[in-house]
Parts: sequence; C-alpha cells; structure tokens
Amino acid sequence: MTRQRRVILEELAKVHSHPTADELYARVRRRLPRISLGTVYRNLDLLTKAGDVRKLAAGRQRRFDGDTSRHYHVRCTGCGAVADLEVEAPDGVEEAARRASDYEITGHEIVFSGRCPRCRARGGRAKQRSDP
Amino acid sequence: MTRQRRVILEELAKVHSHPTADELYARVRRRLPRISLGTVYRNLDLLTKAGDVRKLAAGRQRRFDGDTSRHYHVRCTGCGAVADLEVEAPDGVEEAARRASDYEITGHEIVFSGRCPRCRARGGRAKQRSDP
DNA sequence: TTGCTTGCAAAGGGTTTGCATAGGA
DNA sequence: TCCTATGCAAACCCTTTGCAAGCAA
Repeated sequence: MTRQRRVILEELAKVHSHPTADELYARVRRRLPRISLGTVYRNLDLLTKAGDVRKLAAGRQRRFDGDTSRHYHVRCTGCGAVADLEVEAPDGVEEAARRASDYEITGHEIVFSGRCPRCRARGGRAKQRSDP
Repeated sequence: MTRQRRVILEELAKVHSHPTADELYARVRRRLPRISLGTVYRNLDLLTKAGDVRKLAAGRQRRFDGDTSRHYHVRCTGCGAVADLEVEAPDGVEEAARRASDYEITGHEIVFSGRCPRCRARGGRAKQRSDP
C-alpha cells in the first residue's frame, strides 16, 4: 500500500461523479503533484481486481466508481454523465439468467439510459450520442 | 443506402456473436474486398443512431448487435465473449428507476457477468479480466 | 534487503477524420 | 446533377508497458 494508492482510493471515495482516469488524475495531483497518469491507471486496475473499485464501461472512456456496494447507474444520452441509482435488485433476475443460459452467472449490472436534468432543460431535441 | 451499408447490415444480421468492428470488417471484406475499415465504422455509427444496430460496451473494444429486439447480454469474465440472454424484462425496473432519479429514463440494459462453458471447462481458477 | 511500485516516455491499438474521388437518388 | 458516402491514410486519444530508480515491509 503505497502513498499513491491510498490517495487514489481516498479521492475516488470522495467523489460521486464516476470520474474518468484523467479526471481522477487531476484531483490526485493536487495532493501528489509528481504522480503520473500511468500510476493512476495501474492502481485503478489493481484496485478493480481487488474489488475495491468498480470499472464502468460508458462511452469511449472508462469511468471509475469508488462505491462497490450494490447499486445501478444511469447514463445521460446527452452529455454522458453517469449517476448512481438506488433501485432494488429486481427479484430473481440472476436466477432467470441462470436458467436461460449455459454461462455460470456471477453478477449483473443495469445501466439505464436517460437525460440528466441539465440536458433536459437545455433543449428538447438535442443530439444523442451513439455511445453505449 | 449504399452497397456497403447494405452488406454491413446483412452480415451483422447473420451472426450472433456480437462482433467487433474489425471482425465484421473481415466478414464484409469477403464480399466487398475494397471496403475500408473507416467505412465500416462510419456505417455502424450511422446505423446505431438510426436504431438499426445496437452498440455494446464490453471491455476495450466495442461490439455490435444486429438484433435490436429487447434482450439482454452475458459477458464472459474469462474470454470476453458476449452472448444473448432471453430473459423477461424485470417488472417495473424502469418505473423504479424513474422514481429514484431525476433523469428522464428512456431505457435500460442488463449485462450479466459469468463464465462461458468453454472457459469454465478450461480451468477452475483462470484469471479474470478487470474489464467492465 | 527484496520485490513490488513509481515516473517518464514511448508504444499500442481501437476509433475517428480530412480529403479527393466515386456513386446513389 | 447534387449531395452524400467511400477509400486511404494519417491523426487522435485513451490505455498500456518497458525500464531504471525508489520505496514499503
């Protein structure tokens, strides 16, 4: 547990914006000015494998979530922002998936799509991103 | 509707493997040897925006699905393969999401994680990918 | 000490884009 | 004809990696 790793984890725990690696890098650098982007990536990967961080696929860049408790996400189809969503896990989804598949199911993630309040206010027919 | 676009759509409809852009490019090239990768990407993006194709975020590379009917996916944590999953939409998930959020919810996707039969057979403690 | 980690910088690899040309409606 | 799409290749950008030096245990 190096100083870098601790600070990365701490900063990630502070924010709820699901930052990208470089957004987190910017924050961490305020406390450790000499840290490199590579170190941020390496630690994020390690922490993800250790289960202390969740890596999210959202658009071109990946985002990271310091909250590993069970919760889902919404992604804005306008600006790409990702927000947490406190919704109960649907009853028996994984069991259903197990029945429907020959995969050994170990988990699931739900990503809702929608428009954030700001994008909604901004215009009715704004351009959508094709990103998943 | 150019010949290229039509062939891309046709080839994508044929396969159920959720190919990456370059996998699809390889297939399409068997019929249109002079097509370029850029054209494949451009059309895939256009088709996605038009709603004729679904773009999936799975690991580093994106995957494409020619089946736009309502269904979910499983992603193998070993090899990254993506398979379809015919599971009923959980009752009232989107309503619950609407209640829990100030986003204007327009849809959702569930991605299960698990191990495909092949990876399961291959070894009990194979290395996992940290990809989302 | 000993092995993992860092900083730096370059490599990597998927995706996007500019431009002149070709082709669909 | 007119406008959009294509092919080609370079540009982009996010992420990963090799290496020598540094640090935690």
